[in-house]
Amino acid sequence: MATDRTRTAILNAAERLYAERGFSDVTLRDIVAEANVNLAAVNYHFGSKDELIAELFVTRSIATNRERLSELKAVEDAGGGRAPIESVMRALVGPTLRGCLGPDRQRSTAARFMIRASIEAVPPIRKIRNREISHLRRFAAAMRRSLPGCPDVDIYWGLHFALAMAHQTIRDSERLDKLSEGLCDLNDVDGIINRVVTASVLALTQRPSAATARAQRA
Amino acid sequence: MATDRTRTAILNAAERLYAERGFSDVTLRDIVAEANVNLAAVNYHFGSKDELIAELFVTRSIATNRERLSELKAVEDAGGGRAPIESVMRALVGPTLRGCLGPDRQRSTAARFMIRASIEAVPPIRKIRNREISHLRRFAAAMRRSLPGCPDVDIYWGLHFALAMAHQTIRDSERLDKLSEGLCDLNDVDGIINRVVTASVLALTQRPSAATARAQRA
DNA sequence: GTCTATAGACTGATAGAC
DNA sequence: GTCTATCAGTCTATAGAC
Repeated sequence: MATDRTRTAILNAAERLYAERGFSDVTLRDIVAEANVNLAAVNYHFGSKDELIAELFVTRSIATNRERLSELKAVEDAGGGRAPIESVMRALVGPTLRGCLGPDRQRSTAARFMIRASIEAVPPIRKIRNREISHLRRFAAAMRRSLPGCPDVDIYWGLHFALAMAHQTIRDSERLDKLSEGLCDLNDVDGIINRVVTASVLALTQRPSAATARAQRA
Repeated sequence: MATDRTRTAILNAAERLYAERGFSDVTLRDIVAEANVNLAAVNYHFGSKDELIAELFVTRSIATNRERLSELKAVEDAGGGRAPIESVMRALVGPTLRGCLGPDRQRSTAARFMIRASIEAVPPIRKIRNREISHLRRFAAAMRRSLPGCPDVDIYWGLHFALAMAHQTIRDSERLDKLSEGLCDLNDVDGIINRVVTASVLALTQRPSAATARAQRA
């Protein structure tokens, strides 16, 4: 029992610190100080710093993906196997955005950790991260079902841009807040999700080659 | 003369390594090995690792901003002080995207370094970076001139999303390449710029509140 | 200005007492 | 399982010969 408490304390402290300051700037000593445990406990429970990071990442990765897929399944089932594109994109970016910007503090840390992991591709994470490709492919497939006529290349770019907007909003919310002098409300999670979803869907559905040509000439 | 050569060799090697692997993962020893100079030369010429990073960032920051503003001025002058919104967005994301994904290797390193700097907000950079806000405000002002009726809050979100798409494309081009199995051509810089510009402009101009409400219900 | 050599302070990991 | 003590390795920065 006491062993589990130590293990959990380390995991929580590590996730919080990594999410805030990044992997290379947080030492094991920082973590054990935050967790109020002994330095040797980390290596006893996890073997090494890299294995601790990997365990955090795998756990959170599975949880986030499950949440996304469950939301996707719900909207596709409701539509007889084919959801509106808005709902698909919402299932993609909603869980992460709600987790990072919402009021729910515990999930916030988890999601921030995942964003950090996506930025600092530290070796233990890089290996595991390739699995995410197959996860995203399931969303690409759902998007294809929602937009049967849409070329694959546009599907992938749309997926990429949606994640880009969601992640950057979490990552750099401070700059947007300063730039807009508070005008952009970063506590209004639903509003942000709507903006990201709307922008992604527009880019996906209203991309006549004419618009591209026009932009190019300008 | 020989002193300048050493200085330049350090700057070039540092920028290349930082761009590739990030700040905290690159040591002064890595840099002097790459530059073929002595370890002590770094501290002689720059004082400290942080001052070396700061010098790189300031130099490149000024260059990138100048390039953006020069492109902005050109299109605004051509339109009598008011450019089409496509051209404004192009001036914002074009220089960075061309620099990072284009064939021009030297500028590529510079732009990649700036992306890295925007990710790893290391202390020496964090201080300087607040100046960027005022730079971006000039673009917000130009966007307002292009879209007189557009609410400020939408201007800021549009600016934010455009940078998000541009940066994420540079940062994570590898994943997009794998995900799309090469379908998304990351060497076609003009095509990418068009996609980013088109998506940003659509989000800015075709955001009737009806679309938001529709997406929310779905 | 450029070098060698090294100081001084960190890091992750471990041996061994309890 | 938890601790103290410490190892061996790394880092930045600097003193001093040339």
